[in-house]
Amino acid sequence: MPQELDLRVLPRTVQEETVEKLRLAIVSGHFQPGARLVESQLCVELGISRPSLREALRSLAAERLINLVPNRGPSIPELTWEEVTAIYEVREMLEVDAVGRCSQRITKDELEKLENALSAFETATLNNDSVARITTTEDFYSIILANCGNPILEEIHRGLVARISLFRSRSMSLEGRAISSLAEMKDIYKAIAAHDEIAARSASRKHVLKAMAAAKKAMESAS
Amino acid sequence: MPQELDLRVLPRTVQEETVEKLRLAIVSGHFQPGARLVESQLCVELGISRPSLREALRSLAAERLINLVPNRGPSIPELTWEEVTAIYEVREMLEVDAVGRCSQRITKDELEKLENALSAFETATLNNDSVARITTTEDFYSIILANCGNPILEEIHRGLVARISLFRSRSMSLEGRAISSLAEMKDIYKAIAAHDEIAARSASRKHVLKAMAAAKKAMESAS
DNA sequence: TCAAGAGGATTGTCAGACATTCTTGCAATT
DNA sequence: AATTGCAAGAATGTCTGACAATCCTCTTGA
Repeated sequence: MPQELDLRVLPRTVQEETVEKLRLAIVSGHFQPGARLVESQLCVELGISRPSLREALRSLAAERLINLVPNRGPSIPELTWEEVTAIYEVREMLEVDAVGRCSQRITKDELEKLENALSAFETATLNNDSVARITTTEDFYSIILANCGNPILEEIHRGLVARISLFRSRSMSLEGRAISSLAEMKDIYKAIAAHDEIAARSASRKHVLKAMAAAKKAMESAS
Repeated sequence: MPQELDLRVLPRTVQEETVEKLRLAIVSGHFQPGARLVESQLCVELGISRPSLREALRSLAAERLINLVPNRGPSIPELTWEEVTAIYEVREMLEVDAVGRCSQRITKDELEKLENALSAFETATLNNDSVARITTTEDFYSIILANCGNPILEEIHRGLVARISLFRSRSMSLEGRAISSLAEMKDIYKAIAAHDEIAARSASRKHVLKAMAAAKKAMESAS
């Protein structure tokens, strides 16, 4: 059987676009934590009607990217350190497992992509390009998660990471964090390339724990 | 400071009620997998307007309890065995960890509740009460997850279990599955009561794996 | 100074409408 | 006979407009 090619041209609906735009705005920090989102205002800015906006808001609320309190409207969550810790703990569990699985099943092609993503992150780090640092990190992890062989794991991981994206970008701006992150990611890559599951899991765990520590530091210095 | 008492009477909005009603209908199997949900029809049945219904559907779609294909409307997902496997694998990871954590931090009070839930499940099993078997199992796990110390883990686990609820109830109806499930849950309870994390994790893993095997059996016999 | 109340702003919910898209059955063509 | 093309009907995507319920804020009065 030849490679199945999905030619379906999926229609882009207004809410889909809206959800994506808002999600991007949220995870990129365009809205401050605790900020109230006023429906009528957003409608104007996005150029859509209130029903469409409200549908989009429901989606985002289900993803926990916004809080939706009845009669008070949507707002950006203000995560406590306890919640952030809880998210990092689950992220650790999922990510370590994903890296381990990935090390056993990744193909040469995908491994090459992973190497490219790593190089791109290195470049971004050396150039001190804070935007590229985030996007390339995302790429690196996307490739790993896409090759872990479990789409559910991938989906949940993506959702969790989105919820703490602000802390991630803040902590990545910490002095020396990007450099040390790069070293950790190189370790992960090497272990995956060597198909060494034990080493891969170990490197991954170390990375997440350090990322959590950095996030804590960033959170404390911010408050 | 006295025990904080939250007297807030949280307003029940129409969508909240709708989401709950629909979610219950879905996980209880009131709609067949693959069934199309027609908006106008549901509006009449639920006695609500189309905008409200559509907002509720967005929430459910974000939870992956329904599929929402543009221009084709909402439908109940037809899970393949691959997807079910993927869900069970992640569930295993989360649940094993939750049981382990729970064994180290559960209080006497909560342990007693857990014992009661187990007894209730035993009664339901002996009485061959298929509805009670499901609800009491849910109770048993709710208590464990509520005491694992990580609300995110709890939340994600709940979401996953909801998605495979049909397979769970079907497999629970398999000859002998309830009895053997009861034995496994007793092992879990004993390990938790003894605060033996290793044993608790081991018993939990065994239980999930057996549940998955039973689900596979149920799925094959159904198709 | 503090409590009560009034007013405005915002959300929750509905009704109705229309364009677009999907489905389906029938006719026409090869 | 099988396939293509078309047309009618159904369902969804989206908007406008409206009104009641609720929340927030500021003023007023004690």
